[in-house]
Amino acid sequence: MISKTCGYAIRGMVLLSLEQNQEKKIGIQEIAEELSVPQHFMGKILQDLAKRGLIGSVKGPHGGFYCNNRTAGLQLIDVIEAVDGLGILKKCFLGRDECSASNPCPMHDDFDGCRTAIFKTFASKTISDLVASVNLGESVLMG
Amino acid sequence: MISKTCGYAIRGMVLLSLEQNQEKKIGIQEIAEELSVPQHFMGKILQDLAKRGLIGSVKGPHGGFYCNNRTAGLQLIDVIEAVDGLGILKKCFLGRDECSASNPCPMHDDFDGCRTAIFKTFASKTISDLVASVNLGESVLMG
DNA sequence: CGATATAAAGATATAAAGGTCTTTTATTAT
DNA sequence: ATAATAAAAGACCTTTATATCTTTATATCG
Repeated sequence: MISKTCGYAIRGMVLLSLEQNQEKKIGIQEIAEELSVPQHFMGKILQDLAKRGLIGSVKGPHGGFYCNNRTAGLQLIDVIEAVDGLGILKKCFLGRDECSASNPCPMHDDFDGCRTAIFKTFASKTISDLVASVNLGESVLMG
Repeated sequence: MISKTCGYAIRGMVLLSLEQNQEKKIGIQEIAEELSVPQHFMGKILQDLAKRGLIGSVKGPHGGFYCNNRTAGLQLIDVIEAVDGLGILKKCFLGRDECSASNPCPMHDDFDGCRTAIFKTFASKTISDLVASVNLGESVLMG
């Protein structure tokens, strides 16, 4: 559905938002331990998110990653677009190169229902929605 | 969403059903050309489907692949299960190892809506439904 | 039987995803 | 300045998906 990379990215951003109070920054080592994900791999992912401006980062002592003013308000679809691209919502279900309403595969129309459900779900949820769920104890990030 | 392999499998089965009249069998070369897919890769896929009994095959002169009595009635979810497994419907959206109603990730409940839409779509469509669509000229398999 | 056609099987190749390790660069504190 | 710290960058490694090529087994036909 979405790549492992993208799942890590979302979980990382939620963790940053959770622990965020004012100017607190979190190092990649702590993040990786909290989420039980591979440290260096996670590092690359967060570095990429920082380069794209979805989170912030500073080097050096007391540095780390942090939420910037965009982070909490991001829709999941924004994160997915940044990490995986929007292929899930565009590629032909049967893998044909060119599939469109004027040249459809036999699943084209029916699969649109799934696409819509997926898009709605990913567009209606923001990072801060996930943070709220974790804060209420309704769900967890690690494990 | 589904693997390329699985898309090839479905398109191959629909093609077999389309060209099927009585005892006609189709060779892998013809199938690969019709669908513009890699011949030897497609061969392995169809061999696997044959081994699992979703289609039939015979070796030797005038041999090839053909629909057996199960093929036309198969739901897409059956083919997906055989080729990719049911991971799409079961794996945690955020990639956690263990995710369940009693230990959910923050997307667990919301993503269920997508899962349901996907399952309904794949369970309500059979190979013969796709064949009918192509036969009516509503859609195409190759390209 | 022997030749031939075709799926089946196996070995190998290539690309992408996922993951690890090392070196460099920027920042902070002393 | 210098040392320490942590992200950034880059060079690998591993696994899985995708794809190709070769050989083997089996069925058909003359």
